[in-house]
Amino acid sequence: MVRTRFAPSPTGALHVGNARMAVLNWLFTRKLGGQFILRIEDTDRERNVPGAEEGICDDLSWLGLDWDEGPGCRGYPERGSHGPYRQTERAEYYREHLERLRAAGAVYPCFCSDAQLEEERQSALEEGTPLRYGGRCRALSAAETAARAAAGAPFAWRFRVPDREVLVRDLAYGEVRVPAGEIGDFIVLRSDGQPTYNFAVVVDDITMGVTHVVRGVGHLSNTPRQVLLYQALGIEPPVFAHVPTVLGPDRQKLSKRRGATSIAEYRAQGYHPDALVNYLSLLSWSSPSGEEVLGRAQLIEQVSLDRIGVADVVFDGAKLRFLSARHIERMPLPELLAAVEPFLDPDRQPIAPDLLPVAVAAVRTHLTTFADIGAALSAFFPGPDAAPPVLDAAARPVLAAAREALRSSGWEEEALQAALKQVGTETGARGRALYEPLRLALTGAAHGPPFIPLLQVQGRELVLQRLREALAREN
RNA sequence: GCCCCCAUCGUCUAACGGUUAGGACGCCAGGCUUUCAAUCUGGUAACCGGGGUCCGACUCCCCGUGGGGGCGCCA
Repeated sequence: MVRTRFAPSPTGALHVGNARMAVLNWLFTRKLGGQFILRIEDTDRERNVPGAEEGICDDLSWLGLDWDEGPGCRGYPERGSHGPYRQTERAEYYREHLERLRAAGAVYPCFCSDAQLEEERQSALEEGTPLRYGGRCRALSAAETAARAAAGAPFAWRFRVPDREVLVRDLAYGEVRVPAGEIGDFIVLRSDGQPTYNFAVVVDDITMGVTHVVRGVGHLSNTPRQVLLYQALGIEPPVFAHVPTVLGPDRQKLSKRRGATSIAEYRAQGYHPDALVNYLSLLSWSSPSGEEVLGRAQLIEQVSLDRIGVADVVFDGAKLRFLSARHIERMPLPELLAAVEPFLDPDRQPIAPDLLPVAVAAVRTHLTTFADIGAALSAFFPGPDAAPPVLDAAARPVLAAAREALRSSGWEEEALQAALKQVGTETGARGRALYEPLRLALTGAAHGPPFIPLLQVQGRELVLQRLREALAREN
């Protein structure tokens, strides 16, 4: 059974970079029929932001990335038999595994103070020697350690890094070897009893039965430390697959400062969630079929970890917009109507509810985001500051004939079609000569929605009124 | 400073030693359409540099350059 996890820190809004990790994990897990776990990495209490966890849950839900196990959050009860799912609630697991490391002689108490360590770092920097823990406390005798602890000196637990090369097997990056001696003894449990990141992930992944770790390359350099911990605990490491970093247009790591990079913002801007999932999946991954506009089901069918690239990628808003437009265009009308509803402004687009389906269907190919619906529907009506239509002499008979024909015509598509045809026959106007004057008279604009829906949405009364007005003005 | 990772059109990518280096987004031109959009057709544009290995390198190796990451009682 494949078990994966998405493990964000509740330090802010869900970012496209993180969301992409969730997407990849989720797609991969769903493909293999595994279980997707949501875990909150909140051991750094100082950085935790109130409400961030809820925001993350909301964003994941909006993206349609459901999790099989995770903390109680946003109306979801805690689910899963491997909980709790917040690291701050898992202290017993860390204690238990620390004990195992201790029993194996893999860790030792370190009494070094922050000031001492900082001083060492500084001098290492100046001398150009590697920035590694010097190992002062590693050499302490058991008696001395016991004495200092008994005296109440605060201490952290440090991992005794063995003097051998470490090998990390990664699905994307292949075999990564770190020479012996490159890794300094690192803290596993802080003096306040909290686990450090490297220790917490390993313990959590072990106790949660995680089989595949898919995460950002930023973690690749830490993986050797984690592998060391697995080895010390006598447990086979999970399969690792690291994924390249998402960069901004300036090739810098995506920052919270630039543009709309949080999922919540894309949601507010009316992007189709499937487009986000689709786009994010395409960052560093390519479908074997070569198709790029893919729905969830297709993505699940086609994903595989072995088609993930290794080079960092630049986030491209243009392609996201393209995909959003395509997904909107393809969605069933009832769904589209529901999605568009929050973005409607009845004052600006006075369209009767029963005509909304006609109107929305007529403009759906104009929508890049759901938020575009307002501007698109406005095209059914003359703008508030639209100049009076400029009509030439040839327009007059067309408008007059249209007024006659539409006065008594039925209002369903076929009838309108026939009425327009009749106007054409009577006036000899065809194509552009026929439609342009009418469009101008009705909306004041040369471009707009297809004509039949335009008539239907405006309604007989308004249409006749506008034709009358145009004819009057034209004199 | 030391270590690890990365490098194909502007962007996302395909290529698994032999191709006119393919596709997608964007952009440009044209077709279709009452207009716009969608759509279709065509075009624009790339193997970071230098050495090797090989009959033959985008593909393999080395060096350089550029970018990313780590060396935290951050995650």
